[in-house]
Amino acid sequence: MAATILVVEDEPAIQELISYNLKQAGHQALKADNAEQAMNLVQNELPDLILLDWMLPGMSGVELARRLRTDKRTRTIPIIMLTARSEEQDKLTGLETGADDYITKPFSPRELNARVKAVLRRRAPQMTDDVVQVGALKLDPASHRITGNNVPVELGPTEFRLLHFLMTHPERVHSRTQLLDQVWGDHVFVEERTVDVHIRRLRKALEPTTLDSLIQTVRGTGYRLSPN
Amino acid sequence: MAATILVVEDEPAIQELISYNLKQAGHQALKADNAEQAMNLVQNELPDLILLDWMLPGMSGVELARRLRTDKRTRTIPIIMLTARSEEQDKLTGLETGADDYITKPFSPRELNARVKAVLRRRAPQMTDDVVQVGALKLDPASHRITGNNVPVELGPTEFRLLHFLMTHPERVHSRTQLLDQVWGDHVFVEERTVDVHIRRLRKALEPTTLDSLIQTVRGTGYRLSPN
DNA sequence: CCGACATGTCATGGCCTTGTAACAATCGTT
DNA sequence: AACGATTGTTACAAGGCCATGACATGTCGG
Repeated sequence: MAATILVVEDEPAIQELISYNLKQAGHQALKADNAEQAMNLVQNELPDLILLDWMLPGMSGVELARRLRTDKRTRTIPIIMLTARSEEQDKLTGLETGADDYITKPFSPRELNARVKAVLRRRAPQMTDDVVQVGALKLDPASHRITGNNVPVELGPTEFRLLHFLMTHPERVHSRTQLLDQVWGDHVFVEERTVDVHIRRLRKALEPTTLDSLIQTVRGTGYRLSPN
Repeated sequence: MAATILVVEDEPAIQELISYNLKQAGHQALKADNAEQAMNLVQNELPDLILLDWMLPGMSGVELARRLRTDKRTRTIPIIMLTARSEEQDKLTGLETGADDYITKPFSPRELNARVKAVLRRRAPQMTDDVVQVGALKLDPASHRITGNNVPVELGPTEFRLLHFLMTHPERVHSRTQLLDQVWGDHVFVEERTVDVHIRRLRKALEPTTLDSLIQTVRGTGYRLSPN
């Protein structure tokens, strides 16, 4: 993992507890104790995940979540709601605002970490630091190392992200637009053909391992990574 | 999934929220915030599905739906109604105008995607990325792979779409005109006999699997795909 | 301030796909 | 059996899509 996580919680003790646990798990923790402060932090830091208390002084967590969902820049950020209540009705409302998951207080550090990891995996598998393996290709996000048939592979940043995305979504054709959205970011304006070039660079870097054949062109559609 | 979906909704926030979710699900989203704009877009783009707000400034969603149903070109387009009310009476009226489904606000992204997929599955199965199987022939839209009797089959883009359409509408004769509309697109001008040639190419590509016999000619009418 | 690296864009050339025409084969009807 | 209508099959030219190398610009560390 290497996710930046924003914790929005007005109770200092719980705030500390959560932040400490996140850091222990290898994340970077940002703190806010009200919605306004959270909004500013979100705009500046663009965290990878937000842990959001249901009850906040001033603007509630639900309202904050709703606002985050209306802004293009923040719309994609996964949200996990924290709540003391356990009523089914609240869970429904929380999910309706677009929350990705829900934790009821009190919760254990174990549960917190599990849910954080699960949400990151679901929303952005390429964000986690799980080692990915496809065929004889192995990619370790934590150490930022790639080996093919046990031979080390050197990649530039973009090719690394591209390969990471492809490896976390194998056996699936991705259009150039999808790749630009997922690997470059959906706010960037780049020519579609640029994808071709980076695919080319990626293949070239993989050639010494003979694993460049894993990256397949699907004419008229896009690219696919497959162990065959 | 690769459906073009028109979202008719006057509230910008909800508009954005819905569009974003559709894009995440792999669709292309068109936007309109009133009925007139929607009518124009529908005529030009012929979307595969329309999400229609019940309450609109000017012409209401119900009225728009009624008009779309009177025009031959737009009559077959599936419509999902969005409404804040939850009264049974409204649901009835909505369905009477020909809406295919109904979503009551507030709704979760999950519910939205589920209903969209359900309607597409019913009305335009070739738009979904569900794996299709007919006899010993299997087609997977996500990975863009085809196997017949477990033997991989290579197809060009047009033959792929043609086979996908036939497999999602088996046991049914399709005229050349219908195939041109569904596979090529209804604005394209192509000779009808071109269909024959592509059917031929499709059969040839299937020959190694002996599954070319699934594609049957119905003299004077068109072609049919059948497991017999 | 310089150099190495990274990145996006363009131009070129080749292969693949596609629509059409032409001709052969087949079917249904008389 | 013969004829016209319909469909099968092949060849081909045009166009589109993709791979590739070169190049200009940007970025970061020394």
